[in-house]
Amino acid sequence: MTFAESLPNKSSDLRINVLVVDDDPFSCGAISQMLVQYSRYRDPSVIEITVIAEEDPTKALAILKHQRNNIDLIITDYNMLSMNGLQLKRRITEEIGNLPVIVVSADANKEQESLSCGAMGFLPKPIHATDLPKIYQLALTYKRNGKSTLGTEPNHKANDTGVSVPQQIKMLPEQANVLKTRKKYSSKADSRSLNSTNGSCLISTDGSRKNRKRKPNGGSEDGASPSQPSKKPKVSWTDGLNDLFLQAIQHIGLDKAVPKKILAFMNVSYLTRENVASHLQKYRIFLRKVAELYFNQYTPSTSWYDTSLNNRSFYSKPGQGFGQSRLLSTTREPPVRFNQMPYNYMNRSSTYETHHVGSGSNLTLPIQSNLSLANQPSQNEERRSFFEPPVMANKIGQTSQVHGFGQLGPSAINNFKNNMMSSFGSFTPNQPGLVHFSYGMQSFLNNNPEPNLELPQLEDLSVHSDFHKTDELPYNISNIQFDHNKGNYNGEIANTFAAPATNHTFAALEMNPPSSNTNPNQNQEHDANPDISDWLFSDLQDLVDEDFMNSLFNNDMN
DNA sequence: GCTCTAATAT
DNA sequence: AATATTAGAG
Repeated sequence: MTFAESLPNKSSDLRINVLVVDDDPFSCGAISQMLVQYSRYRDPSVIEITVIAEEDPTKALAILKHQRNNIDLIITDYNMLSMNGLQLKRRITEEIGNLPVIVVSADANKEQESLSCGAMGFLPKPIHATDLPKIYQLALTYKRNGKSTLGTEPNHKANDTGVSVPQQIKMLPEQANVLKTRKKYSSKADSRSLNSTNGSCLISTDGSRKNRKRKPNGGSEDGASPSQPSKKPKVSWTDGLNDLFLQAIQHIGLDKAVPKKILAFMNVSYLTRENVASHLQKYRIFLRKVAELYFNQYTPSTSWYDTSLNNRSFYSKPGQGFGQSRLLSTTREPPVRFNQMPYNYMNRSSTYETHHVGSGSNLTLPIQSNLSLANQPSQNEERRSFFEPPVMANKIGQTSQVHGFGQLGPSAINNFKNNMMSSFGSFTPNQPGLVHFSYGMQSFLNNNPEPNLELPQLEDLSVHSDFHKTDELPYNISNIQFDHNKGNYNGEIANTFAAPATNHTFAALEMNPPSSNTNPNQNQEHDANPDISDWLFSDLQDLVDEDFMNSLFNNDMN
């Protein structure tokens, strides 16, 4: 059976109605067509998009007045004669209520204005196909959360994260993404054990969590409570919910993503922090499995540096997407600490006003909240690593993983040697001759006797040119604009990974044909559901380089 | 008292 | 297996 058939009850949730407003008939039709076609190449039982094309903004308002509850998203052009898109947006807000509006314009400079006026998103013309999943996704997200929560200003409350979130609304259980119970898995002899344990072996820290008691689970209050079942339904992490979760992580940054922030970003009324925490735990386990798989895949080597690498725990070996960060203590005074790249260049996406969404999409959103720290972490600040359990911490040569620059794979070894190993030159006395810092850091340091994470000149970063030669780097930084006068960024970094070959985002699963498995190394038989098995963890072995990072965000965690 | 997270229960 | 809950620690 196909995936769609396995989710028969979802179709009603996956129906959105979009109103397209553009007084240019051609453009109006084009956008509408794209949306319609997008829904067609999906399985129609999973996705259904209805598009209303309206060239007259005034008439669009009239439509909205009558169809308010049926419209999930409005896409409006900016430049229109009778009223521009933002005026339309304002009138919608005043006369109808808060509905999600995406502003489209050929003038990319309208982006800031649009977002600051409360548009939910901005898209430069022409719209690209890669934007469509995100459009759909946004509409669905807001539909799920309830249109009345869409308030831009008034309904917001601030919590202690400084995050502005819409007021939660009540959702019916049917609306909520929950399951009552799960009898599916009732049986099976419990195959206990098989995992865990290793953590406790690695470090003593006795007593910590070893012999502790806990209350029996679930009993909750008032015992049987026969009158009030009042069982909290389990959250079902559907693909849509999971994708939102992944978006949050992508937005916040892997290393800074904690349940509370994720929850704030997701803004799903029925989710609790605990729900997110639980899911996050699962996600981290997934990441480790992926990492382990890859590290195990690329370990053969006898050269000195690889030997050195192999002597490390695999958690601290360089890996695609999670580069090494190391506190260096040299003879310099004060000690020079740096990572391969200044933090200013890393994780920029979470600090910008606008936010590029997803892979390959031009859709930008107003940053939902100040989720990121105002300041980049100080260089000697230990950052959270998903791959490195806390027990591996080592104060002498502290390693931590930084999202973005490490590599794996054959070419990665060379890259590591050429770029990163030199960073350790003054650090690894066994190795003569490696005294300069990579990535132009030496130059940077020379110009900044007291490096305090000032933004270095871009041309001083040799990595800049390396980027163009390096296919493996997960980030596309080609559109970094640097204002040399101000010493500051002028544009925004594209927090983009290469567009994935297949779109794994959101609930609308592609109906992948059962790919004939030609890989002789994979001997496991295909499982009964090829549509899903295409995404399974085992297939990650086939991923290469840049796909790796995508896999972290786009593949499921099974 | 709140948050995060590993461990453990369901 | 997937999610919830709890304990420990900060």
